[in-house]
Amino acid sequence: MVHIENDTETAILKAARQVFEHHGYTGARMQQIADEAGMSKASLHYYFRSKENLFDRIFDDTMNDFMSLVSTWDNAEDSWEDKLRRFVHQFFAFLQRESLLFILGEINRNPELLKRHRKGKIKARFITYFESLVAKGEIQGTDPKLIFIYLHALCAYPILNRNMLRYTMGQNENEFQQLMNHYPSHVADTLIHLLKQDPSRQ
Amino acid sequence: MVHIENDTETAILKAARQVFEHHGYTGARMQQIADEAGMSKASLHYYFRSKENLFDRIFDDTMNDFMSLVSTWDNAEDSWEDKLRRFVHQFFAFLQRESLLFILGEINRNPELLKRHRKGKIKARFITYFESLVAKGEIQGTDPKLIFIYLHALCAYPILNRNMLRYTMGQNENEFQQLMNHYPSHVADTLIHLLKQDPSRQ
DNA sequence: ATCTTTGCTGACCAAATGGTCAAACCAATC
DNA sequence: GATTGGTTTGACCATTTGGTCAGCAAAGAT
Repeated sequence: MVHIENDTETAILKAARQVFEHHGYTGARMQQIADEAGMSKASLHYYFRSKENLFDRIFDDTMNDFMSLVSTWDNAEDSWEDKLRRFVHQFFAFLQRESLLFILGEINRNPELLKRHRKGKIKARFITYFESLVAKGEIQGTDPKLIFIYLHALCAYPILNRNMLRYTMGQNENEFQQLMNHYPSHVADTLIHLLKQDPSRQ
Repeated sequence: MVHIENDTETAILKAARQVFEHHGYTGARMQQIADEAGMSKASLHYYFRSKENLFDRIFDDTMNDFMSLVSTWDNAEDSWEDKLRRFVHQFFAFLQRESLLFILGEINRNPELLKRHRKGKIKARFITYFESLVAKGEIQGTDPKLIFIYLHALCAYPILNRNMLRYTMGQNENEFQQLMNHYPSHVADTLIHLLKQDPSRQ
C-alpha cells in the first residue's frame, strides 16, 4: 500500500502529528489541525474522511516505525558490544524524534490499537540474539527478557519523563540537555559492563 | 488543608480517578464519572464546582503522593544497600497503585501543572545522599543524577509500557506477571551490583 | 471558448458535552 | 406534623465539535 503524497497531504499530516502528539486523540481539534496546516477544516475531510482516519494514519505510521526499530537487529559481522552500542544510539535518537508518550497514552485509552500491529507478535530479534549469546557463554546468564526491558527502560524513560525529572533534580533546560548528550553512551557502557560480568555473582 | 470527606465525595473521587486515569482530562466525561459513582451528573457539580476542579483534586493528590515518595529517603540506621532495596520495592508498588502514565500525559498536555508542586524544586534527597556516599568513597564515582534516572527508569518503564512490552516479547498475562513478581528484586540487585564496582573501570 | 475534473472553502447541521436551576427528597429539630 | 437545612436530580441551556454540502476557482482537455 503505497501512498503518493502531494504537498497538501504532507502539510496536513505534519500538522496532525503535532496536534495529536500534544493533545492526544480526544484532546485534538480538527480546527486546530486545519489552522496549523494553513487551510480550512473541510480540506482535512476532503483528504482524510474523518478524524479517526487521520489519527489512524499518524498512529500507525509511528507505531510501524517503532515496531520495526524494536524488532530489527543489526546483522553486521561485528561484536555484540558494537551492535548494542549502535542500537542504543539509534533507539535514543528515534525516541527524541517520535513521541512514545503519545503511543502509550493512546494504547492505554484503547488497547485494541495494539492488535492492528502483528509485527509485535514476532518475538523481538534482540531477545533471540541474546539467548544465543547466553547459550554460547559469551555473556553472563541473565534472562535476555530482563536485558531487553532494561535497555528500553533506560533509553525511553528520561525522554518520557523529561519534564518531571528535570524538575525533581532541580536542573534547567541546558543542564539537563548536557546530561542527555552523554546519556546514550553511558547507558551502552553500563549495559555492556553488566553483561560482561562473570557468572559467579549469584 | 484537611478535607473531611463524606461517603458521596469519596465515591465521586474514586470514580473520577478511574475515568481520568483511563481517558485523560480531555477524554473523560462527567456523565461517565457520574454513572460509575452511581449518581447524577448534577451531584458532581454540587460537590466540585467544575470538571477542572475535580480533575485538579485527582491530579494534585496523585502528584503529591509521587513527589513525596520521590523526595523521601529512608533515614533508618542501616546500609545504603538496604535503603536502596526498600526504596525500589516501595516505588515499584506505588507505581502499580497509581498511574504515572496519567500524570505524564497531563503534564505533556499542560506543563503548567508542574509549577503547582514546589516540592519538586527541592533536590531529591536521593541525590544528596548518594553524593555523600560518593564523597565518602563508599560507592564508585558515577554521577548520582544518572543513578537516580536509572533507578526511576527501571522501576517505572515496565509498568508504563506494560502492554507493548508484553506484546513485543510475545508473553501472555501470566508469563509477564510472573516476570514482574521477581522484577523489583532483580532491579535492586542490579543497581547495587553496579554501584559496588571498583572505580577502576572508567 | 467551453466543458470537465480536481482542489478547496464558507456556511451550515446534528450530536455531544459541561454546566445550571427549580423542584423534589429526606432526615433532624421544633 | 410542620419547618428547616442540606442533598439529589431531571430537565434544560449554550457552546463546542466532527462532519456535510453546494458551490467557487483553477487547470487541463476538447
